[in-house]
Amino acid sequence: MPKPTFLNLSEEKRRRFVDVALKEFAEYEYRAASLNRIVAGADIAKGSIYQYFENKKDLYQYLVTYAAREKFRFMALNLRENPPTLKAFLFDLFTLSRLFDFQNPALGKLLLNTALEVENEELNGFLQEFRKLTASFYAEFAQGAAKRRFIRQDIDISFASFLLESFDKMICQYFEVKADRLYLDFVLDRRLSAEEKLEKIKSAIDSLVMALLGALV
Amino acid sequence: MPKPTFLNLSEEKRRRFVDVALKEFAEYEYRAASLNRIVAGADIAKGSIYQYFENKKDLYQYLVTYAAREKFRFMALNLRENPPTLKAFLFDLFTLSRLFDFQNPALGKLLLNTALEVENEELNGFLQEFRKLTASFYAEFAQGAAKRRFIRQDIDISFASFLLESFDKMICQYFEVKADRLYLDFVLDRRLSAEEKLEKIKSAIDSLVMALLGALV
Amino acid sequence: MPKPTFLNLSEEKRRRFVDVALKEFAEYEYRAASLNRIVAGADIAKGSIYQYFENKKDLYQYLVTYAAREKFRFMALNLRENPPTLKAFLFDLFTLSRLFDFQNPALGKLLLNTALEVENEELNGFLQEFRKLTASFYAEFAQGAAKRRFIRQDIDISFASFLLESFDKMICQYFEVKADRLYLDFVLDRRLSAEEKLEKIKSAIDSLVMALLGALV
Amino acid sequence: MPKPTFLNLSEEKRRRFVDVALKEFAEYEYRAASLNRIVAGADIAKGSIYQYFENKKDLYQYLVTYAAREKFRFMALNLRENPPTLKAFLFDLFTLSRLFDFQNPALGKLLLNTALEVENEELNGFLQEFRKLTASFYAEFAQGAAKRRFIRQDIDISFASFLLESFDKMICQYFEVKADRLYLDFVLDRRLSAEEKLEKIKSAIDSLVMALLGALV
DNA sequence: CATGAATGAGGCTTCATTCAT
DNA sequence: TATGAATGAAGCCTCATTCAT
Repeated sequence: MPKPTFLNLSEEKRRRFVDVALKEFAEYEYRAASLNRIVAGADIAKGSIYQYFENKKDLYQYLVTYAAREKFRFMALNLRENPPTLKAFLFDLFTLSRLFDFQNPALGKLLLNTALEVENEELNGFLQEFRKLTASFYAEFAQGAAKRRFIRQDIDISFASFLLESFDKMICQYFEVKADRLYLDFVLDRRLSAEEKLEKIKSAIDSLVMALLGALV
Repeated sequence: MPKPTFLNLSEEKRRRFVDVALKEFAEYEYRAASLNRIVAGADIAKGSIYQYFENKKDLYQYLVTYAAREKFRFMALNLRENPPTLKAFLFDLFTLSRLFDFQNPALGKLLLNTALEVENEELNGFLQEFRKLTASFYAEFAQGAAKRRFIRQDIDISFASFLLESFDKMICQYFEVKADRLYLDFVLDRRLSAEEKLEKIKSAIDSLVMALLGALV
Repeated sequence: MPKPTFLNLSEEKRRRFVDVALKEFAEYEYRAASLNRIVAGADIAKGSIYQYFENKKDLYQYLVTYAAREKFRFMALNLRENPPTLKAFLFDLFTLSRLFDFQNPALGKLLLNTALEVENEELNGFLQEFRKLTASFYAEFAQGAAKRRFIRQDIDISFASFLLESFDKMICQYFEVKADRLYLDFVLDRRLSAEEKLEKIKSAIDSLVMALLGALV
Repeated sequence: MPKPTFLNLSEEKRRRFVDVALKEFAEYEYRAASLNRIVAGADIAKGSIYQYFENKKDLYQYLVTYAAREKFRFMALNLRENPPTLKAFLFDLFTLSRLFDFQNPALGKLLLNTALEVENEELNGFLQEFRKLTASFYAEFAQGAAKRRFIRQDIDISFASFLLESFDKMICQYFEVKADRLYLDFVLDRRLSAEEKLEKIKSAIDSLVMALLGALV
């Protein structure tokens, strides 16, 4: 967790630091991310980073947790309260997930990186915690769908929630296969607006929504 | 690709080197894997590695490709020629995939690591290539199922193959969620035989086979 | 020497600061002791330390001098005025020295650390001063013994005082050898009361008192 | 322990490295000694040090053990086989110890530093080992004196050996008190030959030999 | 007088790769 | 073809001290 020093920072300075750090961890996996590059990019002294956070891992945890919260706040906020059908619900869910990525590429990519992070001694513990956190978010969505009797009764919530999370990621991967292009390059593509990107990824969402429907009902 | 020097190596020396290198890249992701540790473990000269391979990436590519080929050779070899149903076919497929992991932990883990590897400048190109390679293997399996009319006609092969691959990975993840235990620790658990491990992971396979059936038929 | 700011501090704040600082310099040698840890532990501002003292060395000098004065005040206060024999006198002296350590572990350990500190550019000057200070204390004890004609006439006071000081330290070392245990761990051992500790170290005191008697009479 | 790489080094290069490293650890205590200064002084690459030794501690252990062995080899070699009296024996012993310091200032100082090193987590274990090693050397000397019946029967060997070691160090300290000068500056004083130094320290040796005689017979 | 953020030098260590033998 | 010493950049982190508020 951030030290008080970090929280006392001026809004502007804190924002600049967080932006730079997010981009670093979005571009590189944990081990490859460099604190040196961050301090250089944020134009602060090398020692300062340790005034803000305990160490590299601490900074990483903060950023990842922040990103996860932001993403799920965004999704929860924008989901329709009463989707007419499961299909509509899933479509909305996955679309919002992509929209968040398009609007916040660094946050989105960081979350994807973290999901891919291989267990290792240094991060261990945190990754498990992170996975439980994201699972709990998807569980909420699954809960909502279950309440509306959208989901077959014999499927338990934890499995449904697991499927939601998995299919969310699969959309990006399927897009990569079909477009023969890295999802993350696509996310960062400045020539396309968020809406245009949604348009292009729509068919991948459709395919996986259909598949998931088959699995859930 | 290995240099001729590598191919001229005595069977025994080459095997030892490959074993040690596989274990290193299985234990650590690409960046964290250390050539220093490999040469120490394989008891060869530091320079030798560069007699055998161009550089770290070259060695990595060789090992990963080797592992992928081994795994799919094993699966193709052991799959029933004429499975009675799609369900049986899927169950066999996923079971063999797990069995390979249990019998060849280093190869299995290396492949999982590679699948999780984040795109980066150094590896770029290869990871895409790798993904196409594995996709092509799964495409073969999908092809087989399609020929037997196991799959709905409106689903195209590339999508089916994508689902096969995704669900194969999801089994490991779902196991982690349910057993609250890392799949890879489970794979390496010496107290259990391969058969006992299959027994324990069977229900995760079942769940995902059922879900995939819903998506495919 | 402390700045006026330090002396104007509230009793409670000064005490807390001194306690924490003593523990730090007792646990780590001068170089390894960290002002960062002290301010964190004493819960004061980083800058405050420089309002109280000139710098790290200044703080160290204050603490060490304080500790030395405390120890010798304690010993002088508790020594019998008219010991019957040299043997009794030495035994009392060394016993009190240990008792002080047991009752004030931080002060005792700090003094031991300081005695072991290697001359170096930064501390130079002070260490010599410190050694003269402690020597002067032991000289007083030696003086007392000489007055009572406890010591052979041909032995000069400065040599006797040097022997007193050396043997005082030797007791700790000899205890370490015999008990195969660090004196300082022993001092901090919470399972033993001060009296029990005295009991355990008594034989080391005895041995060295006997040896010193041989040297002095 | 040194890595093979170190042992394979050319005599000249190894000597230069050891010389520089010895001087560094002789001038500074363990923590204050700087590998950076060593590599700069020995004019080698920063990484090279880790080709030779595991880490800083490993290097330190090697140097200290080397120094201890050298010193005691020197003393054992030059001690008279049949000293006429205990007094002569002690005088020889302590004189040789000083002579070694004068002829090998870096080694001598390193040993003194190590004897003063405060227990700390990083070195712990080694310091105890070191103390047992030096104790075993002095025990041999004590043994020799006991065999000749130089020592009172009721004094056990381990105590006698402890006294030998302690008095050996005390000579340096007593010299400091009397000459009001650091022993180590004295050792390094280029204006005096080893013989002249022996002459100047003789009276300190005499005083302590006399005191020790009183304690031992 | 107190605060606490900023500083940047310096600490030890690991790394992939090169190249002379 | 094998060897293994050399390289030096880069890694993370800690430190005592300063200074604007």
